[in-house]
Amino acid sequence: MSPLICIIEDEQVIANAVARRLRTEGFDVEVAHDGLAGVALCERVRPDLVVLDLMLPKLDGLEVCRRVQAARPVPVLMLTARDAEEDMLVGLGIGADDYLTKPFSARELVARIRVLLRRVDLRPPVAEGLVSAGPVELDSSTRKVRIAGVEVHLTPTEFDILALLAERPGTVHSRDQLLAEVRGWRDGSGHRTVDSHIRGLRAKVGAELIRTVHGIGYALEV
Amino acid sequence: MSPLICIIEDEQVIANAVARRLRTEGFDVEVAHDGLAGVALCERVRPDLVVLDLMLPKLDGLEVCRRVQAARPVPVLMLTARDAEEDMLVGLGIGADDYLTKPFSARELVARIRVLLRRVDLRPPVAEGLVSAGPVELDSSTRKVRIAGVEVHLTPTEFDILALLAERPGTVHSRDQLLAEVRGWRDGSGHRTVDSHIRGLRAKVGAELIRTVHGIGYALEV
DNA sequence: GTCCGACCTGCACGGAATCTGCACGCCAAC
DNA sequence: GTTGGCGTGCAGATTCCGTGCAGGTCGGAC
Repeated sequence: MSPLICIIEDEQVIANAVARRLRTEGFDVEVAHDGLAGVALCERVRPDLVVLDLMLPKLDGLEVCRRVQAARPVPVLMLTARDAEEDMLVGLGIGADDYLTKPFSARELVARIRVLLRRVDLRPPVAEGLVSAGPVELDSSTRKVRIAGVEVHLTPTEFDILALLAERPGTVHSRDQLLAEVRGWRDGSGHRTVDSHIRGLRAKVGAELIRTVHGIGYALEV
Repeated sequence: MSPLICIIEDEQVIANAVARRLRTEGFDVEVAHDGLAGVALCERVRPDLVVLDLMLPKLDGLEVCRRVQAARPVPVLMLTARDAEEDMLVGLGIGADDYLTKPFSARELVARIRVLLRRVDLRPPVAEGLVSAGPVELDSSTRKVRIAGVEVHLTPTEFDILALLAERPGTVHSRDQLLAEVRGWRDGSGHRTVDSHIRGLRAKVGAELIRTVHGIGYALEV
């Protein structure tokens, strides 16, 4: 059984991006969009770890942290704005186990979650995170990719993008989506940048594998 | 039969981390999360050694120490906050045999436990903790390593890192993960330090055995 | 007490890998 | 044909990594 992670985050874009990313890594995920709902959710589903935004409607993140921890000890990873160092310290004082400042990278988030779970002796899923779609096989625990059986070296971003596409082969992903999920945080800039990474991917995995959908985005061809 | 160790510690994160580490060293481990439960547990299972947090809900660590010792003499290793020197002295006065201040390193904890057990003539477990992955064979009870059959001398930290990597060959471990495991507790900084140890490892076990995953961390190559 | 060696830590620097995004020409849709 | 979108060459910026090196700690020898 995979570890269950609760995400308490009001910004839908981030919440969804993080949730999807964690699911592709093999975790079970539940999401709440405000503080009260978050506390209730945690009581109900008893997560193995909580990802908690500090700025929340209805109930402040710090208070949520207190309540969640009071019910039952559980590792908490806090998300804070870049310059809310003060809050962060308070958070660590009342039971958060780690924190990330926005904008954070999805990669780093996953890495830290794995560390926290390891500390509490919950093995992060191992056989999970294996994705295959057509000739593409990729393993997020070793971060290795094979195309038609041949191992290919990808840069970190390329790997993340391909993993995203492979998760739902054929489905179109917009540049916004790709940016948000790979970097964990949208920042408006750089649609052209996605193109560049796609270019790299095509050069390595074969151009025919990645389909351009004019005006929309990209999809993995199946 | 392996020695049985009871951990009485309310912070789940620490308790599980310690439990896990001790189990990999071959000990049997039981855990209680508050003072009363701890005393009850010790009466029931009769551990060979107790690891006891000083700050505990329901019953103070010092009182737990008294009661456990009253029932039956057993070595007690106390965990204290960095600056609770006063309590520590009291603890040693009433029967604790050793203490560690948080944050402590996992390695030091194990070492002290072995010393205490030896004192009461309980042999630490011998044949546990054998790991092999590819050409790497390592034995955490003797802390010896052989690469392709040739014994290699590693420093303590190098050994711990290699053991961690070998536990899941191929899987990428972040620097945070390696630090957290080896040093027993979080410490934010010092990523360069991991590189230094990896450097040492590569020099001793062969550079090709340890794969760098750019932007992520390291993995044992298989 | 003092010295010495093994080890840990982490800075600094150069170099490598990667990311980013502009410019410009081409293509698809209408 | 026009227009907005797309592919690609290219290069600067950025991040990341390996290594030399030095200070610090600890324990043992003398």
